[in-house]
Amino acid sequence: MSTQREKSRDLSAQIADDIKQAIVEGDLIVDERLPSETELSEHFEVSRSTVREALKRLAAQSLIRTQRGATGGAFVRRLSFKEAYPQQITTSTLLLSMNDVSFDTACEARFAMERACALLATQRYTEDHLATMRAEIERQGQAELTDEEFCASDVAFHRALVDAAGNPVMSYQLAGSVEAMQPLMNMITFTARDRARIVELHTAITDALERRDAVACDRALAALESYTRTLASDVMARKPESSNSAA
Amino acid sequence: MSTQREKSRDLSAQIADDIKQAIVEGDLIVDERLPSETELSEHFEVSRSTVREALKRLAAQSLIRTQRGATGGAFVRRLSFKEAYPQQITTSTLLLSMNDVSFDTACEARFAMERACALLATQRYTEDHLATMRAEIERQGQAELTDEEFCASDVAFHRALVDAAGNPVMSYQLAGSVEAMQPLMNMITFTARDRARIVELHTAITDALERRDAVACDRALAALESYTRTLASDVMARKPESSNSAA
DNA sequence: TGTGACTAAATGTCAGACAAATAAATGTAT
DNA sequence: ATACATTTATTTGTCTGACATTTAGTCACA
Repeated sequence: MSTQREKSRDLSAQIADDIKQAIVEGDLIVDERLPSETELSEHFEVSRSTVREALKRLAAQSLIRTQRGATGGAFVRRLSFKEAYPQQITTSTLLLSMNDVSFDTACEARFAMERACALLATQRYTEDHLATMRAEIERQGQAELTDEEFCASDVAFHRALVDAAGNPVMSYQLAGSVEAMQPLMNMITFTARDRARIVELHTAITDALERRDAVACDRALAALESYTRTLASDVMARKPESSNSAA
Repeated sequence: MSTQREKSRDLSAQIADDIKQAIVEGDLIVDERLPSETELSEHFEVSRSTVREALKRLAAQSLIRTQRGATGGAFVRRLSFKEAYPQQITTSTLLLSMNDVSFDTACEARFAMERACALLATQRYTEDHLATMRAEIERQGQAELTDEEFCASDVAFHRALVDAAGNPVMSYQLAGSVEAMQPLMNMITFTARDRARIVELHTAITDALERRDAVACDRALAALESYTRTLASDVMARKPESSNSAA
């Protein structure tokens, strides 16, 4: 690790970057224990507080975990997809809300990737995925569902579809897009007719998937995208005053 | 912000989460100044060090920026796509290297999404994108390029293709996939014949894009994916002893 | 063979001090 | 009155030292 320090940047940021680089480049391997805070402060020639701030930065990025006690310390953390999901979702949500990304743009990205997943899914799905999708469809048919519950079920349905592609990288990427759209989707009030149409399209998607008909599956997803956009634009039209980033 | 504190978690983590939630939910808006460290320490009834560790956690996630001086402090940061790229790339890289994701899986995800982009790009590209792609192709034809330079040009080519889709969300998502594969791609030694084939496929992609031929574009990308996988599997076959996560 | 007290090591938290940066207020000279 | 230098106040950055808390191991004792 370099000992050259730029002047104009926080020491804790520089130290964090040093350690981060060591992790990314494989000099520190998973579950390896870092030197103690005191040792690090001696090595970098800074105070323990500064080292601690650096370690907190790394912890915030899930690069390390810390344990107290005799054999404790900071350990390189295995970054799992599961742990990376929430961060991906938070980041996506903030990117959408802070950058005036239109609903259409977010929607387009999401469905473009989802259609790519569906293509793979037609070749690889298992009965589990299909069963989950059918179960969610049934749930979506229950009239007593609140809009939030309906949305949650919608997310579960699409998540199963994406997972059916059997590619964890794509599942991870899409988690951000799908869930980040939740706040926007929750602005929509689904009428009984809306729900019926969505259930209909979900069924078409699932049926096409089951008979491994990639073309029909793609077409159904395209129809769902188009319908979703219509619903959203209706909401925006009805509430022009609250035209925020979602408008 | 809640004042209820769980016992078993770092105070700095809890405070960071409190503030984070306030940002995500819009209670703190972009460029708004947070209370000073002293004020925060009084509000949360902890020491200034603890507050500082919490703030460093937020800074590591690009949620805030800090300024020194009289009118300084911590400010809510606008999370831009540009700033989110590096983090997305780091995370993707670590996810691949720490979770034994196969080259095939990463490759599949990347090309699946890239093909989705290409479909949009055929409708939306501008001359700029096309010019960049052509320039990179020409560069790739220069025999004196090192493998690293060739790879870098390859990334630039694909980035232009992805950007041509005109959807910042997709560009952001793909940045992770494309660049995270760089370390793996850099393991490949490109022979003159390999390069010629790649240039040929890049040209086919660009030509198809130019005449807005989505089908041909998709086919060329599929061919490139297949060729890339072949190259990679050859590398793995030649070096079975170093069969790490990329194997 | 447990079992409980003790020890050592590490992180977590706190208090207080000073350094450095920065903007605003103040003063001073032309 | 303006331009420039100085001072002042505020805030983050860093350091020091202390104590609390957690945890694994050790060792004596039953």
